[in-house]
Amino acid sequence: MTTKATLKNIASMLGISISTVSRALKDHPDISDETKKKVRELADLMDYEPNAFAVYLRTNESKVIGLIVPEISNYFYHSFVASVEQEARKKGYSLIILQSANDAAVEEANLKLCKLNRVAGIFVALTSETRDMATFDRIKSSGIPIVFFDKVPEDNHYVKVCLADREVGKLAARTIFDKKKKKVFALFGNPNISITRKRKQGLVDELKKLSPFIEIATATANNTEESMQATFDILSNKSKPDLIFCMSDEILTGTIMAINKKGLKIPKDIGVLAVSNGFIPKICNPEITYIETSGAILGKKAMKTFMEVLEKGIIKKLDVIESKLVEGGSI
Amino acid sequence: MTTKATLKNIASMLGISISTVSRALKDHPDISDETKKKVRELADLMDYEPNAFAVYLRTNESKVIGLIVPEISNYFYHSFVASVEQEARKKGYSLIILQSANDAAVEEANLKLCKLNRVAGIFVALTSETRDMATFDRIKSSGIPIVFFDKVPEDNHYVKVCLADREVGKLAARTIFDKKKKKVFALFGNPNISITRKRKQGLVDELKKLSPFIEIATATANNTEESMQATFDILSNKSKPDLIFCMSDEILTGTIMAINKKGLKIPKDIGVLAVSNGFIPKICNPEITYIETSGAILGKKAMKTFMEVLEKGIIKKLDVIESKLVEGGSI
DNA sequence: TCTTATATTGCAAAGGTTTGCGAAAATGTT
DNA sequence: AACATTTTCGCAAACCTTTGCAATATAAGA
Repeated sequence: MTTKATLKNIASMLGISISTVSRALKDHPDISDETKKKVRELADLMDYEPNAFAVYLRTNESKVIGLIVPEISNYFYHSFVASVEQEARKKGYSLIILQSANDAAVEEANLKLCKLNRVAGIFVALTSETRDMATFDRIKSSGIPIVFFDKVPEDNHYVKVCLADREVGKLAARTIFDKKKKKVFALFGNPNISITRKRKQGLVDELKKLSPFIEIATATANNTEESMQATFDILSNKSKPDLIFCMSDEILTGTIMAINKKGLKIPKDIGVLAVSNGFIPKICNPEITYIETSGAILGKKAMKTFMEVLEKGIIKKLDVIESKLVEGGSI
Repeated sequence: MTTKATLKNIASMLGISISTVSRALKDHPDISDETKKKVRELADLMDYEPNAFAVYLRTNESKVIGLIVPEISNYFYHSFVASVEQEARKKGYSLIILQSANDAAVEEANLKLCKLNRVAGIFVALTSETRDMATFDRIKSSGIPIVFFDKVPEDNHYVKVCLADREVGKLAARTIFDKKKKKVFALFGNPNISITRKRKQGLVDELKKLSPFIEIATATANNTEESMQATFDILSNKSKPDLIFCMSDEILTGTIMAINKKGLKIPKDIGVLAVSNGFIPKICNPEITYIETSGAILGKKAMKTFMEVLEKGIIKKLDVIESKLVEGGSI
């Protein structure tokens, strides 16, 4: 095995000191051009790359961001992750992606892992089970900035970026009103998380405000399976709704499966309106009308917020992004 | 700010040496129970956690595995990642997930990042653009084990785990034969990657062997968009095929969009057979018949192989997993 | 030539942990 | 009581880099 490419080895091979090599490689003005050239040539030859751990240890700051998400298969989170990754790369950060599997214990383990790895910061979308924010608080007070996104805690002494969830609900309500639907079945995700509450509230309140004649029934489902079951059940009733509202891709997927299973046709037999990132709606026939929520935009905003927190140390902040209606043929 | 929880601080607070503290915390037999107790109590109180970078620096081995994948939104890769993550966690490893965006340059950057972070090993599914294996070779020879999965290089001096791709093609052929289809349009992904070649070869050869009367036309598409276009074009012909074979979820998605756009009905107007992980097929109506390829199983195998390489230093190995037909109503 | 300023380089400590080896203390043996 | 063992612990080096400060060399000014 050849000599390892370290500052020390380069220094001894060149007969100069370690510090000179270190500075030469960072183009420090103290070092002469001649020396720099020598050093750089040998470093290139030896394929030198600084030992990240030694750098971290010395400087006490890593260039890694932890990202904890219930699951990345989710199309929304995926686009969020992709976007954050891209932005992070630009700033010289890399991402360590962790999945909490919607399990508070795993989430906690992941947090520990982040702390252990001394990440520069953490992005978190909360589990629907998360009750105890103590670990988050401990980490935050240990100096690691945390940016919550999408599924955020209610407390507003946290840094949060999220969708305008109430507005999403309202937009759905207005769409339903415009399309003259009379009997709505609205299917939501886990009721414990704030986005569920907000979207529901936005939808229900706005609908009430728009017309007293629109019936609305709501239900919750924790996953695709439950969503499919709930939809199936409601479609088995004598009096079917004329529109099903799905608050997320996960829910939508189950609903579509159930509608297919029932052999019903969209939009003739039943209308569908979803909140989605667009992937699932676009592979359906007809395409599903949906309210677009862009993970990519949210990711960009999250990274920006993170950099602000890091640089200026902003303590509390809430960022919200808007969303718009994309018409398919499902209503 | 309180004193940092380091070995040094614990030692000085207890009036003992750093090495004693270190050993006490690892339950080293040299240390008396009494001392261990004292140390552990204070360590708990101070919320001590070893500085991972210092440990890495000293031991020169990290507990992080790099995982490079064209994109995680892909359902197959996602289930692979989820599976690897689970297995890795059991062994005390954590994952750093990187996306190459199917771009060889990004892939290379990600490799560098892995090397920089001195990962314990790397799992890679190749980009369809990857030609030059030099960087992989350099990393490998620098002592970091690499396990290729799914999209693997042809050379067999690499460690690889993959699906039985030729068998997948054969199974598709037998299915087509059994279902008495006569005119097949087979749509494949990027022709540069080995799985494309193998699946295609398996399908075409076996079909030829089974019957000389089955017509088959093939085409390639690099993404969902291209797949949709290709399908759309073929369906615009006077003489349509009676079955479309899609080699992956990505391809399938485009095909379904095109069929929907054309207003055709599955299976009446056109049959569909896919190779998939099951997610997309199951949300279609009727469900698509597919040959199942399990990312989860592959992930498990990959992790196992990785551990073997790590522990026993196996140099070359090829692992293959079987797949089976899942009947929907699309043929 | 001597002083002063400037350009280069080196010294050494620090960051937190692990670990081989030697030292001290406690215990056991005759 | 003298010696041999065993138990328990500390010293110090090593992992690799960064950086404040001191040191040397070179050039400029008087």
